[in-house]
Amino acid sequence: MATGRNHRPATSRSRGIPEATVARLPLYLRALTALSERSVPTVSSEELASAAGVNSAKLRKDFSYLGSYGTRGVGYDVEYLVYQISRELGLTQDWPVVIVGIGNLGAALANYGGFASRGFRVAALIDADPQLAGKPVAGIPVQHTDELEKIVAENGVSIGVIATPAGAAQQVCDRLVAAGITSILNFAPTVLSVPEGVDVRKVDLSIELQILAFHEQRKAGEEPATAPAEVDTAPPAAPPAVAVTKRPPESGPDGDLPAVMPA
Amino acid sequence: MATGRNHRPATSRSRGIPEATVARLPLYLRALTALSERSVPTVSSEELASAAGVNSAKLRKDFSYLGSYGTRGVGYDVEYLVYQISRELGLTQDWPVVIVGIGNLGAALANYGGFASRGFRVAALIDADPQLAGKPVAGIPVQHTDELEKIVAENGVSIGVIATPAGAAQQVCDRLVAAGITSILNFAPTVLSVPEGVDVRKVDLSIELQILAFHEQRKAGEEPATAPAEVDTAPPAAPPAVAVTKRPPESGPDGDLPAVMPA
DNA sequence: CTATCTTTGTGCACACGTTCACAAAGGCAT
DNA sequence: ATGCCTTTGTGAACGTGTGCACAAAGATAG
Repeated sequence: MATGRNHRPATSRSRGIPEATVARLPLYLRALTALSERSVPTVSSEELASAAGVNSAKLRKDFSYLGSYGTRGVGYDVEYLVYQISRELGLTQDWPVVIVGIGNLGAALANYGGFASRGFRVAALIDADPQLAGKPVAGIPVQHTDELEKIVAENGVSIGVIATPAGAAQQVCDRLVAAGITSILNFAPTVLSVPEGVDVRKVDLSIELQILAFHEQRKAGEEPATAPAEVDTAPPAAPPAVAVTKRPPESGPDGDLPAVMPA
Repeated sequence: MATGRNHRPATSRSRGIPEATVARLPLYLRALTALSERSVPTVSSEELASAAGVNSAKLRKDFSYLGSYGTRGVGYDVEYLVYQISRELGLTQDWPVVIVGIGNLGAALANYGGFASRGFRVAALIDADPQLAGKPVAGIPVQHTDELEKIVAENGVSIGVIATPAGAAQQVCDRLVAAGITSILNFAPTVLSVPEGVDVRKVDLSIELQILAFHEQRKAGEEPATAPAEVDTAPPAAPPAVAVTKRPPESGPDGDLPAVMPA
């Protein structure tokens, strides 16, 4: 989902683990961790697949990209597989992360318990509001944007989380990249453009809802009953007629803010 | 990303708009809305594609599934296209939404400005904590879980957002489905299983970070320099040896909580 | 040691998604 | 009117992802 340059072949060429597989590894890892906590020694592909909500053939194929870690007739050793997947995902390393934009969402993210659990550590919270500077959120004092470059450099941060309003996101992104960050998780409803070599993944509430609405509408359309109240909007005249409907200029496309903040 | 039954062909059969295209429509819509607000009358596929961060050929093919709304030699009429995409996504209707689990994240979502902007309306906030009942969050009083079925029925809600801890998610999901909800946006780090006909999409911070970490690790591995401090973990003995490392039982796999809440 | 049974690992076929590249369509100037 | 120039819409080739179905591998019992 890197949005900047989309010229990278979807598969990672280094050891050729398909992108779709990489995206499922965290899912397997979560299911395996749960089994591990219940001291279950081994699982079959069938059981694990069902716990992860995928097809067992897919799971076996996914694991085959990592190597042959199963035992035929028995299944997979839970602990061993947890270790192998963790290693493949790079979770045996320590990943310091900075969160930029400490509004409603940023604060919620900072408080997220599952962060520390797996290699990730909130190294710093950054916000442009001087009023916030010094105030602790989730036990970590918020620092001012001026310090961004210093913080990234001193802590060797390579992953940044953007939870700012859409208007500020690209600017923050540019500074993060300039400071040396090469992976970004973007919660702001904007397309970020980044130089080659920087990965961007986005999380967008509004997009997810719209996709659900599409399918919901289809369902309602198929069964004659239970159609939500149709709000009648006059369609703008056919394409040739250049519409002239003006609106108040300046103000971000969507809510402008990420899934957060008192509008 | 519906996790329950994964037997539905990825494309929507009704009028055959590919799933991948549906997922991009909101992106186009956002870019078009921005243009509309600047009173730009028309755009070429090239311009719009660049604004949406995609390839122009892909964009044209995407639009071709909706019909022929462009004018050769000129481009697309912005207002007209906004209307067509909105209609296709079902955004000309009113979609009441309930949010279940008003912790840090739930509150952040409730405060999200972009909600109302596009057909979506927060119909109710629901939480299991009796202490919260009645207290307003984002101007809407929180209601107790007991009221769930009534709220869904009376407001004709068909979309539910789950922002509870992982442990409660499946249970909440079941109740939502039983109450008549057919689309769910899940923020809890769990696989939800739902009956056929119910769509589930998930948003998972921890998974996104792990995917970033994977790529980050690869980058670091390619260039000899700048490798993060390797935390040395002894790999559990080879698969045959059944590991016996026990851990404190009972306690969700990941942070157990969705990307939220003071752990 | 052999037979049987379970479960992995994967070859193969098919479906989906992306991109190229170009003909057809329309606007615009002369 | 005619011809040029721009930009769409799409056929076709390619790459990625999914799922079936089965042979090979190993465990286990007799």
